[in-house]
Amino acid sequence: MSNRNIRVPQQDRGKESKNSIIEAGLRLFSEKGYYKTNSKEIAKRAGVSIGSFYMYFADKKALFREIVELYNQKICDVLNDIEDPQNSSFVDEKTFLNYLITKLIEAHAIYPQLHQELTVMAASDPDIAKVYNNTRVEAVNLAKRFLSSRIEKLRIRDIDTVSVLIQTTMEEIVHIIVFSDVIISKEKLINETTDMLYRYLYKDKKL
Amino acid sequence: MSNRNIRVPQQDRGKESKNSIIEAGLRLFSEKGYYKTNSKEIAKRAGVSIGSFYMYFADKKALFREIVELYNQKICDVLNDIEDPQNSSFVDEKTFLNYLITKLIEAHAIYPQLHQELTVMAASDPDIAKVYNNTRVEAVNLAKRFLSSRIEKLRIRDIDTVSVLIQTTMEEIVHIIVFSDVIISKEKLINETTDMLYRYLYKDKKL
DNA sequence: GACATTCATGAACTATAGTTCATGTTTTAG
DNA sequence: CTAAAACATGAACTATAGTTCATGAATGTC
Repeated sequence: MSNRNIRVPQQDRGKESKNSIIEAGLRLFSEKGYYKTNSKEIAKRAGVSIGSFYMYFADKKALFREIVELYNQKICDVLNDIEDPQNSSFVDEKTFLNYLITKLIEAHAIYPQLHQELTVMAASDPDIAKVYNNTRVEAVNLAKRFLSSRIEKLRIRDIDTVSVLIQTTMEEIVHIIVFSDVIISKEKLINETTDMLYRYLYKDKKL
Repeated sequence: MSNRNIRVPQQDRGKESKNSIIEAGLRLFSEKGYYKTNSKEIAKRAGVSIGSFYMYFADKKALFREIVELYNQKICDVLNDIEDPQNSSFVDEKTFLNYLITKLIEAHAIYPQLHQELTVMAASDPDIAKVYNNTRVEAVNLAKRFLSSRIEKLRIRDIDTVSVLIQTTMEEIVHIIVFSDVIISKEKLINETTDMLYRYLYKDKKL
């Protein structure tokens, strides 16, 4: 274990150094994955010395954790920006469902390669798992709120199970869109997913 | 690059050594992931020397590739074992769909942690990506055959998109069941998924 | 039983990721 | 202007993963 003092940057140049390390780490972890990226390379890409790296971060994992926390925050911001036009009869439910799916996908599509990396690291590191779980719980809760508030229009009853099911479906749709070499149009996939969920969730079958 | 001759075991003891290395690799890669597992540890767990490891495998990656190919074969076996009772009116379509989903999940649930690891490695290694893709294409094709053969009973038309959608949904359902710390019953999830897909895919809405 | 082949071993070597720290520079405060 | 604090640097050190190979034992063949 290290005895160094990890510094919180006070001056502008310090903040800039730390930020560029975070930026470089984000890029490299996304491009090549955590284990294929080494600290010297991150420092180089950031345009700072390896010494500066270890001035602001205890070790490589600390950088990853910090990046993942920032990422988590961004996702939560996107989720919180979603407005529910419930009872505003201007927008029909299916249109809103399509909007909701698009937003959830958008949220998961922030640095999608990092998200992939996060999934992996979470499997082997409890600290990372915690951060990862926060993100997912946030999205599941959004789904839960959405479902609860229109329960009388829905045919499904087990909100807990269904929330997990649809959040997971979203997450994986992003995965296909980003990673699949199967050429499939994003719009088609979103539309099919909307269609699937609408028929599954809602009582009336407006087509 | 190495100049050694990689040996194919001729005698029983050689075969046993190689098998136990594969077995140990499978366990360790699944438990701790590829990068956190080192060759000496694999040899130790297998009960052989590090020398034997490098007698049968060019390097660590070669072992991983061989394991993944075996895994791929097992999945394909499960998929090929699925019988389609099409036109045997003894079984209704929804019951069969439930059976199909269970089987697909079963197929993806062989060494699920390895499957996770495979996903990751595929992202950074073209060789591994190829093997991974084989497995997915096999499953998508199964879905495609299933859909094509009962197209007149279905409301969906874009078979290519839908095949990918349902294969992916299956893959991710396994992921939830295996990795989620959200406590959700496997049966519930399978039933909800069946319900969702049935309503999405089929014309008639037998409830 | 003798010779060849296969197999097993682990100390030792190579390569490299991760990390530290002594030294020097820039900024801030008084 | 000067001292203190913050910051920057990269050669050098540590730790360890990955790999090789000289040596010897087990097995097969004649």
